Amino acid sequence: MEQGASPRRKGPGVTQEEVGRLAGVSGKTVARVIANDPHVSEATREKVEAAIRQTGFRPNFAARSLAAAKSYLIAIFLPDHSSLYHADLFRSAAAACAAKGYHLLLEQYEADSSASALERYDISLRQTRCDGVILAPPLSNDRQLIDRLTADAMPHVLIAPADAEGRSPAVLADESAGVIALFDHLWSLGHRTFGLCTPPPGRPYLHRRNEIFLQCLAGQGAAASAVKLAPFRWEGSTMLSGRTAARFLLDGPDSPDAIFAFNDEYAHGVMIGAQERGLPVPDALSVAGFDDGAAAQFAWPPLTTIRQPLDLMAKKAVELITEGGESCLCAVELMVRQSTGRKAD
Amino acid sequence: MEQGASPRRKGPGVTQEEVGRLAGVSGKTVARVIANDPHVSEATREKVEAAIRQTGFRPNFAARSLAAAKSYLIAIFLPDHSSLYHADLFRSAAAACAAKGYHLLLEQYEADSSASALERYDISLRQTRCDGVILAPPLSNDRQLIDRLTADAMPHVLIAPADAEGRSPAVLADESAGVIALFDHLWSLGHRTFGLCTPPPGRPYLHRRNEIFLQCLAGQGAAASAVKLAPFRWEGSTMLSGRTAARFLLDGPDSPDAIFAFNDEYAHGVMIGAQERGLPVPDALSVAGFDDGAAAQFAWPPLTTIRQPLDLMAKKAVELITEGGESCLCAVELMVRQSTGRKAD
DNA sequence: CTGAAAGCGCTTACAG
DNA sequence: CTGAAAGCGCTTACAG
Repeated sequence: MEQGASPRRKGPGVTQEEVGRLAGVSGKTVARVIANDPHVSEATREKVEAAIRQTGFRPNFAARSLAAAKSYLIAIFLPDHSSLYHADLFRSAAAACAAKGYHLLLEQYEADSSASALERYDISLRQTRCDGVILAPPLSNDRQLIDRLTADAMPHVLIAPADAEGRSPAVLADESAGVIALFDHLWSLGHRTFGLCTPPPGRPYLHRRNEIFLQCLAGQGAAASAVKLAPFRWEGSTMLSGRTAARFLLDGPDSPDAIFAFNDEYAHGVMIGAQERGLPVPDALSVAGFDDGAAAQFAWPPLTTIRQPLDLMAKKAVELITEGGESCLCAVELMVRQSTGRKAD
Repeated sequence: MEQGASPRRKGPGVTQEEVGRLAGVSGKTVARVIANDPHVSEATREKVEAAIRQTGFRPNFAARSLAAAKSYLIAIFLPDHSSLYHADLFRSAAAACAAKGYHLLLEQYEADSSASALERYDISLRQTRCDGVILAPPLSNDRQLIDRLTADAMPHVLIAPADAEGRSPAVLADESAGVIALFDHLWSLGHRTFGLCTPPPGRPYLHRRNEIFLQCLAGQGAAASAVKLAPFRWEGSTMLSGRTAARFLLDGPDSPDAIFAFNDEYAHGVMIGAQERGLPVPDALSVAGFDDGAAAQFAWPPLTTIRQPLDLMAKKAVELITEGGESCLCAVELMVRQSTGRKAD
């Protein structure tokens, strides 16, 4: 016989107030228990916790967001071209979010359309008032989007931007160290002539990998003829483009001892191209990639590459948003597998 | 000189009320314009729209969720093992969500721990009161989790469950038709002996693919000796396990004409195993997979497989949650590529 | 250590 | 066609 019952439909959930009533305290005290506020007596805490267990109470996310002006939501953009690099990143970011009571929002955009991510932000993401946005490559180099987020006072973190000059906090992998380690590895195996691949346009962070490799080569006093560069030609997929690059590099008398591809998918294509030419990897040719993404696992033989600690980087990115802090640099690791070997005599 | 200004911090956003004031109407009218309510005069609508543009107003997500008891959030679980199958699904689901004004929430769980997804739901997802949950394989077969969602009155959709007997709405791919198409393709190429691979335990939907293949074979009146079955042995990755299966199948005098692997990653491993044995694909052996996932693109030669329309399926799943409706069956497509060929004489 | 009040910015009925 | 009132379930100050 409830009088004055609310005319509004009540959701299935229990409220703070109801839990409090059950425990003989106010709703506010329930909130304090949940927030782990130390200013609660042990006896009260136990009563409240029992009531929470009994009712299965979970605070209402929307109400909390509204009152606290905090969404507990972190967004990340997903390009429409599948990429295991991104899938790995999401997995780690989602885990890091969960550990901090946040949730990860996925926003899809068209990688081919330069305005798409910005548009998605304006139309869709902005109104969520999420607490931050994580930008993975290639978006972490999208000046327009970054400026927009900055103007909107929307916290954001850049994963592996090509240059960390900007004032946006960034999580970087020590790519230089990675390329150097890879070069040293190849050099120590006796290789003296190298093939490099031109990355797609608009990917400065990939170009940088090549530049560092060339600096290493120069550091050894190698002649310019020690390196052969394949032009970029898009064949419909990264792998097929790598295959074409390999054909270019392996044709002619100046075929190199080893090929360094700027990422794993490209390296995979390079290996296929080499094997089609009848060159077994690594016996006739060493091939190395970069990222240690899924392509490194799919490739055969297993690919020597540089492991980016994506799980750590995603975790760091989430932390930078939830707790603030400085940009940071994460160590990479050389993964020596079977695609590189000693130069045949 | 605002008197009685709110003591509470105001977010950076503009409110409905403020937009209304600018347009000379009430906040409620602004809401009506945004909801595309037809009961608004054209003149008012234009004034309001101008004010919205001018202020860059976006409704506050949390306030909307709280008032409407609707979160505009759809959740999907992500296993901690990277899988392009899932990455593809998310991409499509996120796009479908965006098209309907919803957002996609990613919840990571540990695929190896049977309780992990349930736990993630209880601890984290439940309080978001999202409007629905999408369960992809293998979770779409997790009876415990499904029962829990049902008990919680949490709307959910199963993607490709092994059996669609339950009362949960499901989006199915017509896998039987796919296996049949694949069998017919191999049979028409002249292959008469076949290798099959035992899927990992606890994946009834993968076992079913083999069963249907065997039924096709029986339908042709083939003898039991026409098929050789590799046992399941986990080698640390799907691909390596497939490679081991291939070795088993190709050793001995009863080596088959063609191998049907229950999914693409396995098929990729099978091709590697075959090529290592000196058997060129497809000249000496035809190999076919299932899913047309990323592994099909990484494989070499390009893999003949069955394409599951994941984009359509994800879209359907989102629709079932936002608009309700019946379970549905999506057509699959045979993708003939270079891993299958006519039986050598 | 605990509670009553006010408010977050919307939506849902209900009036006019 | 448009508006004023009440309420969604929390949190934030402020009292006690």
